[in-house]
Amino acid sequence: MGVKDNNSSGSDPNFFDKVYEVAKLIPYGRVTSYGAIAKYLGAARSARMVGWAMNGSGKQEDVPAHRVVNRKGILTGKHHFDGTNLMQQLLENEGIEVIDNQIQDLEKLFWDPMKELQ
DNA sequence: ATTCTGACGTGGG
DNA sequence: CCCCACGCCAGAA
Repeated sequence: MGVKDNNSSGSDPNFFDKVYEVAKLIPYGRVTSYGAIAKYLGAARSARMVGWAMNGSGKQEDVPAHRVVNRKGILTGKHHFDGTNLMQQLLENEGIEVIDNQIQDLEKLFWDPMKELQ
């Protein structure tokens, strides 16, 4: 439909927007993983794209990117924050214990959008 | 166009 | 748990 289908050239803005929405829904003191968000969006194979989307989260102050970690619970993206340990401090400020860039009791703090948002 | 890297995930050993 | 390899998509050189 339409004179020109603008579906080529991926980078669907909707995908980024969705990532931000889900991230905003992450409760206080809880964390989730990129893959969980990606799967919830139907792009389980593009877990990396979720991280790339968070790259623009700097524009969205309502997006707690510090609550998003990899499946191991490691703060892989801490280097992208302003400070070196800003991400860790933000998490600790929420009552999350972080040791050596890794979240403790991850299974207890993990927040799965698939299960919580259903 | 090709190559490499990256805020990932899964599987095998 | 760790290490290694592959798949995945997007962007930079």
